Amino acid sequence: MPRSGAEARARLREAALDLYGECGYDATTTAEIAARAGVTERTYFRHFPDKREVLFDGEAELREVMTGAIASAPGSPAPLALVLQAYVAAVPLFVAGRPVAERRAKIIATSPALQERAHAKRDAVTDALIGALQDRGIAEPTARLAARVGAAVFERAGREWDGASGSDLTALIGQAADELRELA
Amino acid sequence: MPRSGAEARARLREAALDLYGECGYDATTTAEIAARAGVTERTYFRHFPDKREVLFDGEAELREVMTGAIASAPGSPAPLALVLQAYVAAVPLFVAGRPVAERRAKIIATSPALQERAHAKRDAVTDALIGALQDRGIAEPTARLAARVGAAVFERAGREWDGASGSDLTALIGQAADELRELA
DNA sequence: GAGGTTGTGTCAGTGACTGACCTTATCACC
DNA sequence: GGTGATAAGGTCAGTCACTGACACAACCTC
Repeated sequence: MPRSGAEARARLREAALDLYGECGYDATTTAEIAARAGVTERTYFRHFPDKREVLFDGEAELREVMTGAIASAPGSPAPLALVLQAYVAAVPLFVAGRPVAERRAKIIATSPALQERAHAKRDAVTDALIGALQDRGIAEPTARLAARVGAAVFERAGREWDGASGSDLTALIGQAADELRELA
Repeated sequence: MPRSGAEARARLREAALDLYGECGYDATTTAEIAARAGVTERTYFRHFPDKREVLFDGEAELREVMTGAIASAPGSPAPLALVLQAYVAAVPLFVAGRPVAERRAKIIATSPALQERAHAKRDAVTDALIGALQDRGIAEPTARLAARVGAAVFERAGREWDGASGSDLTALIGQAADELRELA
């Protein structure tokens, strides 16, 4: 009964978010997630490679937006400026995904295994940015340093944003960049 | 037959390094590692919490050296300078561990699961540095930004060092710090 | 040498994940 | 309107990482 594939996938995502939230990550099994989504455990593993990945769906979109921003930036900005522009370009995605992101963050905070995956995902984004910078002719080591530093700046802004719900993430990124200049 | 506990642990480390290197990470089972080390699989899991952790033993020492360096640094250096001093203090450890580190790096490169763990370990070190900075009265957000940026600088230096085997890691850290100032 | 502590063996079990093979809905094209 | 091809799912059987409970042996202390 292949309705569309995407439907089952979405149901699995919701089911996992619910169950992980209600019963905890360790206490829920992949079979339970599948059951709540109305499919088999095997089908779960056709959509997601492991038990954690359900929580990190949609990260590809983020990567595309950010690398696209770097590729299409006008002029020839400095490497770090390019990276920060990429994060600014992604702000709408962060704003849109905020409600889900909060539930997810609470769950992730309860499990080291999930924190590990979250770190890996952030690093994957950073690696994509490095690639995009290189495509603009920036040498690998410089690109890597800029992308990592940019990630640090964004993390600093993002934490501030999480604390103050009414604030403007774009402005916070600018502030964090100022702080970086003070540090260096 | 409890010889000392530490002996079995060391044998397990070597056995894992050998088997992961020869047969690949995925293809070797924890039972095989235990067998080569002359113990039971159960004993393996008494020494290491999971299949990956054997490769990351001794990371606690690194953390202690680095946080110690921050705690005992004279004067009142800027946050980023403190972080870089911590990495410089750890240079002897990196030099001493280089042969094993190379074998380990090759293995890690073959498995996403291991890369994930490696990232997590680096982040754990960074978090420890953040704590040490806070103990010196530096505010959390500043400490976090400085630690992350410092990690980025060190990564840049470390990659250079991996490439040129005869170079001086301490000097490379200084150069990377200069590059950061250019970027920001 | 009695008794606690520590490291290990044994056993049984759970749950994440995989490969192989088979059904069924859906769509394209005749 | 039948007829394949294809994509999504189900079923089954199996492997392996990891855990809890219990028993035993070596060591240390007094």
